[in-house]
Amino acid sequence: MRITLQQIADRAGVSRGTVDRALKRRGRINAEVAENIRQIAREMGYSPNRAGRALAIGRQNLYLGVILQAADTPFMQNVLRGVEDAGKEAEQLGIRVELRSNPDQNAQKTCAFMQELLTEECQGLALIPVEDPQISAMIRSYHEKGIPVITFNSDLQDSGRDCFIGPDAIRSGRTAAGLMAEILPEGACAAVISGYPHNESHQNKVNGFGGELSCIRPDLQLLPVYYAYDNNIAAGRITEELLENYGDKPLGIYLAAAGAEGVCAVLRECRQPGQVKVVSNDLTNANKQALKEGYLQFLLGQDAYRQGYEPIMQLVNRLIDGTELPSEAQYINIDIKNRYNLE
Amino acid sequence: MRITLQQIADRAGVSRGTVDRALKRRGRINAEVAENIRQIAREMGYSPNRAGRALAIGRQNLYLGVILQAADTPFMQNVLRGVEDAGKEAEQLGIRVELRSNPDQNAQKTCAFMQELLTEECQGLALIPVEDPQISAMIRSYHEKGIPVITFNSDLQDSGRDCFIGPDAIRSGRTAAGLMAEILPEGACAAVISGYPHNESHQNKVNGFGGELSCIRPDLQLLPVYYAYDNNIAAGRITEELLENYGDKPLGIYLAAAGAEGVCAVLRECRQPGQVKVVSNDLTNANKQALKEGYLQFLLGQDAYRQGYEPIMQLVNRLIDGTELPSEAQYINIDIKNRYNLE
DNA sequence: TTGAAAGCGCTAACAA
DNA sequence: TTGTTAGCGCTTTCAA
Repeated sequence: MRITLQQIADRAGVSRGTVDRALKRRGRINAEVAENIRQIAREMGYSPNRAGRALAIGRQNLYLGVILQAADTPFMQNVLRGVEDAGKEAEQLGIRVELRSNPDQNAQKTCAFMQELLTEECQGLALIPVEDPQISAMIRSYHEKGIPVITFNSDLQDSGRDCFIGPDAIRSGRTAAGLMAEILPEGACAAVISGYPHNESHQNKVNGFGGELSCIRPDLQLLPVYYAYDNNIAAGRITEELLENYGDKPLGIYLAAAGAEGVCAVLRECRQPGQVKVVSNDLTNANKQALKEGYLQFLLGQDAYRQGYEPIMQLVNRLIDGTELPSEAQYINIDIKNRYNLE
Repeated sequence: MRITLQQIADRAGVSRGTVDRALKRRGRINAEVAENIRQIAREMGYSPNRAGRALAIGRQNLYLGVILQAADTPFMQNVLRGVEDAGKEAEQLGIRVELRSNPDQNAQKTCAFMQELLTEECQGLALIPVEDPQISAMIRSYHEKGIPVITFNSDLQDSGRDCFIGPDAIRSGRTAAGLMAEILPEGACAAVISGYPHNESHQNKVNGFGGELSCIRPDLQLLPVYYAYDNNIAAGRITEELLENYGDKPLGIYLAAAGAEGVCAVLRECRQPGQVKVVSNDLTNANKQALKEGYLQFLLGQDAYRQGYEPIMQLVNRLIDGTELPSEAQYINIDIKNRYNLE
């Protein structure tokens, strides 16, 4: 049988309550006695029973808040699935999960949600932030109250959040560059279609891609960056332009943001699969289809499910095991998919 | 607050014990009453509290058995890490995990372990099998006693195991073919270095690779399969031979089994990184190093950690939640790694 | 066939 | 500063 608090108490000649206080460092305890108890616990190899703890703290009616942005994109749907699964696990342990979704990425509304959860005294918050000083200020209020905040999917610098869980955009761009470098022939052109010029994540991918590619394949002609504003039609137009201007050479296109569908629509019209090499982000159904048909060579996934699942579970574990959250960013693995290892 | 057994009992006008019997279908209960209780539970949206259950069943001193083979390879070390982490989680819930490792893949010893765990009445077994009728017979004895058996890493057909968790070798070979097809130029030679001719997993990879590659790149010259018997020196010799015979053409090498280190040692001597295109299995440190240096283009991982972690956790969940195990094979994702998305 | 009660390991409120 | 106790939700044993 595993070691229990009672066994430690017996050995130390004190009561269970005292052992608990010593181990949890809740003050109000004789320092010497406490140290002795901790020593004994260490010797006996004590590690708390998770079920016991979960059951006991369940009386406090604990709950966690989650705030999502723009949950209607295919990517966010997968994030949502992760959130929901983690939520189910939490509820099975008696921890409620309050989910709020913000369709229009509105900072005001996000703030209102945060205020609401704060006044209801939630025990932790996982949120996809929108870039806004109000949000940062709100995160600081959480921090002052000792309520942990995890940003996920995208980070908010200097907001005082406890940790961030999400993609490493620069690395994602570099990974795409590595793929492009392998598949483009000597002297080819490499184009980048990004989303928004001021989106940090998009920009990081672009920089990661361009920086790495020009370094490892100096023979390629790296074209200036295009912006499609996450719009398929715009991406399609850019593709037409690219084909017109550089269609006589081998061509590679890296999509740092949405728009692959638009690109592939144009390629389907006037090119054979694989003639233009395309590397894109986002494991959407349309993209998977294009990958299977050969109009996309590689897809880079960010494991959307895990991005939703992990933050909740970390808050849950903090609550139950009392472990502290990691203080640094935790980057989700970058998945490379070709048509054979999809799913 | 979540619905509890007591609340259902109150509504149904019976005791907690009766509700439990009705929901768990432990017989000895009036059929009508039972149906009524189940109906109420459904209406109230009851779902059991995991912590409560874990705590209660903890009194039975439950334990699970795990049997590993040849745990000294780098791959198995990662599997082991997964097993250990899952074991820790199990122990935190009061479920003991008994781990046995079989260094020399001996069927006799594996059988002895299985017999031992069986007589000690373990509540579930996860094992990496060795191909042997004795093992299959043992699995059947488990089955008769109602003790679930999960094979992992490699399967044992027709043994009556409850489910298999591991890699899909054919798909792994196809994935490698997809990569090779992208990076080899027109008219190149493609070689395959496998491990053992009679190893099913190796053979599946070879078939997946060859079948797919000849289909999507008929212009390539697919060389006959070489066998290196998981030996780096042999793999190196094969590489020398390949360079000698086909060194004037562009060349690609797919490693379906161990030996990449030997291949890279030869390439380091007489070729520039990337001159010969190499796709290999196994995320060993040596392979990662070669990937970074450019002597390997891609590595295919089988998420060794998950292969160890998942089987244990599924047995744990079965014990705690009483859910049945999936009856089919569960394939672990195939990870494509280039030098940028390692880790 | 059912109810009552003990107990799993832990936390927290209250007493001492 | 410490001990005692009730109770979290569930399973299981023993009585009825």
